[in-house]
Amino acid sequence: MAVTQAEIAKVVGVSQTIVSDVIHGRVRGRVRPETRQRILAAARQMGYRPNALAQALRLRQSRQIVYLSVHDESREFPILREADLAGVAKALRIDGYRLLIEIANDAEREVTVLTEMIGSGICDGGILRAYRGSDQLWEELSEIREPVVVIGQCPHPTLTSVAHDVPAFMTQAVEHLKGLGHDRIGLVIDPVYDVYHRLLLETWRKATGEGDPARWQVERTGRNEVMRVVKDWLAEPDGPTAIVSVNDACTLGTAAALRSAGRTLGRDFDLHGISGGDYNGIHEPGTWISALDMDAVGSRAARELLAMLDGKPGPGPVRLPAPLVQITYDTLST
Amino acid sequence: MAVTQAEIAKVVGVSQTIVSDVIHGRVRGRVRPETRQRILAAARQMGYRPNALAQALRLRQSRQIVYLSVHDESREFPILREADLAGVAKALRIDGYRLLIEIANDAEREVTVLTEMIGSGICDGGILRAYRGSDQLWEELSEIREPVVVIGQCPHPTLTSVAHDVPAFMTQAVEHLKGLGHDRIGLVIDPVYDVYHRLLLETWRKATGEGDPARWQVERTGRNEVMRVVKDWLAEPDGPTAIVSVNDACTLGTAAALRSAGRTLGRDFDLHGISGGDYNGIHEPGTWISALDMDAVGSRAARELLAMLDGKPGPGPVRLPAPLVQITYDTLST
DNA sequence: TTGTAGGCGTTATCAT
DNA sequence: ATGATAACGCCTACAA
Repeated sequence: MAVTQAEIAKVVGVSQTIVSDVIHGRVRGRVRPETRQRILAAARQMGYRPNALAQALRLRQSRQIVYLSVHDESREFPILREADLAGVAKALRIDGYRLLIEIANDAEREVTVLTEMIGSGICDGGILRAYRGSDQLWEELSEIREPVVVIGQCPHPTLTSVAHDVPAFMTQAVEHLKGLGHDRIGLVIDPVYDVYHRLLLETWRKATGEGDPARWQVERTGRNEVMRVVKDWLAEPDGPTAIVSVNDACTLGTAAALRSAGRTLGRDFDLHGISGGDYNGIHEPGTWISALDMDAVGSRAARELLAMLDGKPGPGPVRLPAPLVQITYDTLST
Repeated sequence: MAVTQAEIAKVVGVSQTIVSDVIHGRVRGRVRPETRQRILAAARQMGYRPNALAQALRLRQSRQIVYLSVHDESREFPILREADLAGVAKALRIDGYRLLIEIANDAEREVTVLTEMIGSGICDGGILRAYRGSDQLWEELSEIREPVVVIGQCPHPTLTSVAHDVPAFMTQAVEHLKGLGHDRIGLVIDPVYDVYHRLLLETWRKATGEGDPARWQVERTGRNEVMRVVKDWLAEPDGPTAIVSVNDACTLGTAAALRSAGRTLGRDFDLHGISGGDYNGIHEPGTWISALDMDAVGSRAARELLAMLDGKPGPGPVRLPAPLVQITYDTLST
């Protein structure tokens, strides 16, 4: 049975109000030092723990935040595998907020779930992990006027969202490859679970320029499918001399094709991957990487949400940079 | 302002008790059908949402479960990246429980955090993600007598824990390789974040037998480090003809070494990886895999915990099988 | 068939 | 310097 303020009050021989005051360091008049000591001693000794539910009920705030993701049955999304979740968790902890996880069946349900959870007092606000989204979703979301931050490429101007700056890092990648002397730059892109899909495609097209043949653009899933396609490209007389690849599986497939075609990174080919994961641990030395810091995305989203709960207006879309790094023999990570 | 039962009662002209009864379908006597309709209509129309906090306070159960993980600052653990979390989330949802995420600074704090959370009414029980653990931790945990399930290799007999059956799948892997004609079977193991480390090592030693030289055992982190070591092994006249590798980065490194040494999977070499992730998407066709179903681990842990909350005794250690599969050109996944 | 009252553990507003 | 008391929204005896 949990210890309550009332029980402490009875033991110490004082009113329950004072117990509440002392324990939470409230000042109204000065509590006699001796009383305060007796109360604190009793509380500690009896193992008092404030009841968070009672506090929440009384104060009308739960100090809980929900992280809302979607599990779309029709496709095999990797659910809850993003490092942004860890970033969110760490950022919330600093302010003493708790983190709830919720999974909606489809994107349409997300708004409903969010409002229901806030409406029933379970949480004070939400972070919505949008793998994809429609203008209608953004519109609905902005209309509920609840504290919410979107993680993902949300174009809505008044909705607060956090994501990486796709145009910036894709342009940087292509320009960098051009600077290395390449002018036939391919794109390998995974259509299935890539949040950034359309934006990546558009920016690659623009950055490589009108003159580049769009035949070096392919949508494939998984290492082996990618390998086959890239192998064919490399067999062409005027095939690409550099490739941008949007996730780790695609990057691995491209690397495999290069090896089997006898190409060498940094000599007659350059490979640029985009990775939010463990890129140092798995890729070929010499590979260039646009490093997505998902942890930073998560913690930024959490911090913006907390600010909104404090009454500050949301900043709208926030876009983070993705630095360009190169895999070397010496950079190791888990 | 949220709608309450009392407000509905006032509008309908009935007592708040009846509203509560009707809304939750309780039966005590029969409510006049007309009253019931008026109440339900009003509730719907006014947008009533039961206040979960008030319910929890009254019923003394929060219907929340905490998933407790550790973020050890001294090492770079990949935090919250396991698919078991998704399994937990999905299983809890079926029973209407909510999922809280909490990260402790170190393993010692975990027990404290758990008891504090349960003590303050925030959650009814916990799932503890043990990347590693000491006998002392298990002992403490079993003594608090709270509903808790461990995910990980917890040897404590009365504590309920869920994990894969390491001895079973490692033995299976080695026996399978032997069946393919190998008798010089190496082990590549990552010391840093591998939950199963010691057990994997022991079982590999036992399964390969006394006669096998223990020099073909190495602890390395990351693809490139692994590649160097395995390359050296392959250069030896009597090097291994098969390797078991405990995570994806190690498997990729081994595969790279094989290619650079001109070895071919299934002809003069066999590679057996252990993977809880996206193995189909990233590995070389021909690679054998012990497939860890982390989703199953998570949902099993959640189901056991829910059963314990129902008053059933915990089953103690639960160990799940990890089937042997082979990567082919045709198995694709995201 | 329905209503009243008490209490879950807090915090906040009075009063003394 | 400290105590009563009234909410917060809900559930459950018990009473009518």
